[in-house]
Amino acid sequence: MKNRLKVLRAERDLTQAQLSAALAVSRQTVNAIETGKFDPSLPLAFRISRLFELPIEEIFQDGDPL
Amino acid sequence: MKNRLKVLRAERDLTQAQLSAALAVSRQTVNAIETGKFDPSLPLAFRISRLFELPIEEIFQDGDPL
DNA sequence: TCTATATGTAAACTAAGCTTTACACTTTGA
DNA sequence: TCAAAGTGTAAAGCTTAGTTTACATATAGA
Repeated sequence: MKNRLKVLRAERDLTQAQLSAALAVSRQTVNAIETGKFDPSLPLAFRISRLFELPIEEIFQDGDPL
Repeated sequence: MKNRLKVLRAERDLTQAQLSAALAVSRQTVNAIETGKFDPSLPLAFRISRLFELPIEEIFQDGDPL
């Protein structure tokens, strides 16, 4: 699953540390999501969506064939 | 996190077994999500969203204060 | 009545999300 | 030049998502 987190964060001029604080997760979690190590949980995806004021579908793109 | 899965499934007259097959998960997973035992992963939420042709936000409602 | 279908739940397990601590590397600025 | 800030990554551990197997219960239909 791809995501636009890094770009959205850059647009708002936030560091990973600032974003992680705003999302109440560790910096490593933000980094791991940005670098594609894993996908956020659904609750975290909602928090990201609210923070950036964008629907989940505009932040995360599912390349799932199913 | 609340969801409208049970209602959406009923509207389409699907059994938990049929829905789980369509989503490629076990019936227990569908049941657990419907009964609020846990939230789906983001990839699974996308599959549910596509199957019901509804945005994730219209299926899952986040009651997260954060 | 007896059988099949649908649902709920439980235990034991694996896999994924997320944490803390820690370290390496690069870039920026005093 | 050297310290601070930003980023990437790794290990170990905990929590949550999802699995298989299995059983209990309810309802519908022949």
